[in-house]
Amino acid sequence: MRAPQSPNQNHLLAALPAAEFERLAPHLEPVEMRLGDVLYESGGLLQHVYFPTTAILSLHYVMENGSSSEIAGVGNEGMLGISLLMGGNTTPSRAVVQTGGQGYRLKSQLMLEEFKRAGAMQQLMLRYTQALITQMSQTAACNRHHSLVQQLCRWLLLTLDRMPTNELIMTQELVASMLGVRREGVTEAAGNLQQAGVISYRRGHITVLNRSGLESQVCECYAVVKKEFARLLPEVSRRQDMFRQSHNAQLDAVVRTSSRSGSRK
Amino acid sequence: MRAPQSPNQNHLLAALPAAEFERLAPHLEPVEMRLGDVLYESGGLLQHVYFPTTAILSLHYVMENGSSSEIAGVGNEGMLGISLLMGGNTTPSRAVVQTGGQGYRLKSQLMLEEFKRAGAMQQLMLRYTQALITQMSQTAACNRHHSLVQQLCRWLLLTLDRMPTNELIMTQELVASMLGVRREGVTEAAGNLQQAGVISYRRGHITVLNRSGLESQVCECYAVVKKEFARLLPEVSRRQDMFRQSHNAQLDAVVRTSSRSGSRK
DNA sequence: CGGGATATGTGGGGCAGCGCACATAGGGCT
DNA sequence: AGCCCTATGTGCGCTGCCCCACATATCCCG
Repeated sequence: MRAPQSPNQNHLLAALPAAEFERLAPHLEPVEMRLGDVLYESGGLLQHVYFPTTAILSLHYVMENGSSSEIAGVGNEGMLGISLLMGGNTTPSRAVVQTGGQGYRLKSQLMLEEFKRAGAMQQLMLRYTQALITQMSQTAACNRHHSLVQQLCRWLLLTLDRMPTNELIMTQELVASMLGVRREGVTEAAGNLQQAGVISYRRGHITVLNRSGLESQVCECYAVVKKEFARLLPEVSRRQDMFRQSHNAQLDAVVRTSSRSGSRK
Repeated sequence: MRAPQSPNQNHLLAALPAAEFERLAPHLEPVEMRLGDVLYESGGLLQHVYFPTTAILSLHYVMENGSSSEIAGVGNEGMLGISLLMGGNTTPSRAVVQTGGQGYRLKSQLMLEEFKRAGAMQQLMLRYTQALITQMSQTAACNRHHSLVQQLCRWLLLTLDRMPTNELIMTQELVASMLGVRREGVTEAAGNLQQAGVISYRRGHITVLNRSGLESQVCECYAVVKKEFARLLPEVSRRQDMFRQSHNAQLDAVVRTSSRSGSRK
């Protein structure tokens, strides 16, 4: 499972022109990130920026009363640490590892220097920032107007797009804290989806059986975020689609064989 | 009431070094913005960026089912059109005039050129972007976790900070569409605040009588947004504070005289 | 100075999600 | 193989906000 990784598994890095990429490559330091690791604490200094490859990160906002919500997610399509480039040396939000895996990191200083060259990297990062902003505003509106099930579907789809498998290692408790809802609410919503044959889960694992089932219940927010991302960062988006499709092909094969033995509980 | 305005009534412009400011000044075109005007339509091209002085603008997200929410507000402390600088030529959200008034606008092309000089303007704009992001994420979390009254207080305070008077020209219907809630909900929440002597209102006008009353009921989100803004843009924040204080002094005088005649309905 | 459009007040019924308090079951560990 | 920690299921009552329907008040305008 610990396949050798390469920086261009991060689609944002991969979208850089060769010159830029190679200038950076020697300084990209592979890191293993484990579920629950806190990469940035709210208000903390940003020592590195992170480019996930197989890991997925989550920007969280924790309120005074202890409840929290995910503000945005960062996977192989993005980078953690945008606020460094915006000129704050700290993030207002916390960044945690949502799905364990690998990635690369780069010293803040180097990233800043590269950004200030005002080349392709700057362009890319600004566009990525815009995409993040879209994701955040969509989340804000979605929190207000859409049901828990819809939001769960949105979250599952966004996560799935960043993963090589259809199985999330994730307790309902964790999902709840991402969405900023009660754990019991997730139990119920996930129960519905399982009944409908869309997902199946066991203690700490959630498997998506039927992607289109999610798509039929999700709110518009998923599509809006994806579409805006594709508009702003077409190269990155294309790479991610290819990544997903190649894996889906494999997974379909798996589903086809395993469904013979009746996967419906 | 139509006082002659000057570009440095916009605190973001005012925070520019003289050289930068003067390069831009000849191209700043004064504009009158009226309540309800739509400056950007979702997905539309950005022809200008806007620097409000007395007007207040609101970034809105409108969902498919017609319900909407405010994503962030822009007043004399900021600029409308950040997404231009981020490299999208369009905004995903709609921008409307929330409080009629004046401001300046600048052709997109000129703004982009200035931004690309990578001087003080770029610094300022990136920091402002970070402040906007904070505002948006806070809104997302606030939508999820805080009550309507708390959110109303937050919204009133943020708006008040951008205004020279304590009187908003604003129907409850409009406030509701900002907050993304029902009009009746606003009626009730505003009723509470009026009972408590914190605000008073009549048909289309809301007057804040007691700022600290709002502060005692508001959620943490207001303070977080203000504090982060002050950290990122101290000069701008200082100017805004001064602006508000000078007006508050005047307003206190008004309250003191008018309260003799018993302003409580 | 009187309509009439528009803003505000009020009430009832409903539902989604919360908080709490348990019961049950998985599965890693010794 | 058995134990125990932790994840999941379930059932309350409660609250905040929604949706709908209508009563009243305001003020703008002719």
